[in-house]
Amino acid sequence: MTLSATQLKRRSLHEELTESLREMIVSGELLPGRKVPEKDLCEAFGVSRTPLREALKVLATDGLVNLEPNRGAWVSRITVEELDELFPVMGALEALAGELACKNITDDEIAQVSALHDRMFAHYKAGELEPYFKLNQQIHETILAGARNDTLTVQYGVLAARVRRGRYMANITPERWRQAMLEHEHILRALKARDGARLAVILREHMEKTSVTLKEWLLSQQD
Amino acid sequence: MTLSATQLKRRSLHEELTESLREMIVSGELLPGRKVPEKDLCEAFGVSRTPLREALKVLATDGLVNLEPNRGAWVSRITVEELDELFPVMGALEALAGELACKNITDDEIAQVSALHDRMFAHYKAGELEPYFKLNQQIHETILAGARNDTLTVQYGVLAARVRRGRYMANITPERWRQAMLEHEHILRALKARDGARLAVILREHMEKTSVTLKEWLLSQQD
DNA sequence: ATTTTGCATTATGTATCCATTTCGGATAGC
DNA sequence: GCTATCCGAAATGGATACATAATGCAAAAT
Repeated sequence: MTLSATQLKRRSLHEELTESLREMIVSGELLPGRKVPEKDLCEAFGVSRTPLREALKVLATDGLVNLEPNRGAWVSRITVEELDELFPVMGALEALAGELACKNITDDEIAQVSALHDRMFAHYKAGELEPYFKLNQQIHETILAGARNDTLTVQYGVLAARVRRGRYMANITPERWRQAMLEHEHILRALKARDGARLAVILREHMEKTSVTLKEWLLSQQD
Repeated sequence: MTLSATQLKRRSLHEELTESLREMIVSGELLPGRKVPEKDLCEAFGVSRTPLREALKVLATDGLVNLEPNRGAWVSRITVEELDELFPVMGALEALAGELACKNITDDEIAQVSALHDRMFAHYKAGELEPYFKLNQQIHETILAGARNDTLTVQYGVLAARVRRGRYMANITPERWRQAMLEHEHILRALKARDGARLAVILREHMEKTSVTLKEWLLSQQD
């Protein structure tokens, strides 16, 4: 007799905690520089310190929190120097993703990207920043997925999480926004043509320009 | 009064354990597929389970061990599929490293690479594989360091550790060895000329060819 | 003989406990 | 008034204890 059972994946507490905390940091619920005492988090989640500390160790290796011996954990601060390091790496990874995606993505997925692009354009036209950013992210994620390389997706995701800490993306000048939208037109065109080399170059330049915008804003905030 | 004290970095136990275990896995002391029961490791290191488990969680996020809920930890196995994912990413990262290094590396460091290269060539001539590989690795590390991007260095290191599990590098055909040596001549030449774009291309192709060799050997081992 | 079931053993997941270190305020000294 | 020092409280690092799930083997059933 053959049984078909839904594979119930029992996840351990530290995994759930890692995910929850990561989400809290990326979403900005826990701001960079903030101390995260174990006791408070234990009470908030209703767990003991052991699994929580395991989660903190993992987040520290991902660069989302800093651990100082005997002093505890902080949500790691973002600096201009760090962005200067992160963006070139993310640019290289996304360029690779574009290249691989042009080889491996399905026509259906390209159509999905195209649809996301159109919706994003509509929000650009309407000046709706929040949904624009959400669709922007989905486009990049779909291209990543189209590359069919989980290692690449994971590595990129780790770096992207560090950049996204505290909702830094939620700013843009009208002129930069217009330019970014134009770059996305080129991205879509290269993807549809499955021109990997070209898509790689465009994505890398796009990343570089995003970096400049973000750093300017970060500097303006520090005063 | 000004005191000059050697910054004694008190490292927590889990950090030391993480490093030791990582070294044991990369060096091949713990072979892929092997189960690593907590109890055995605790006795081997003379520590309790708490810091050990923290170390295992970190190694799991680095992809060196697999954790199965309620079943424990294994040194993760290397597969052809995984190599197919890892090498393109490492290639992209090393290409970036070459590009950045041509901008940021000092003349002195280039001279160091050149010296390492000459010594490596001597070992190639003498047919001494082990020291050849060691110097090879040092050359790549020096270029990485010359890129002046710690994030890049760390990310690359994590992936490199996964590839190096179990001393897979310790094999090569005479023809491939000759070819690899030739590629290193080109690497050195591009670096000395500080031709970043060219060095990037060479390093990426070099990585791709290394990948092919490694996969062939891995396949031959699986029978 | 092969498969299944039950139980004892073992290992892992989580909670709790103790030792050390850090933090903060009060007091003493200048 | 300001700084330095000394406690006491609180937090962290690590060890231990307990609960639960997995494993292995032997006995029972087919």
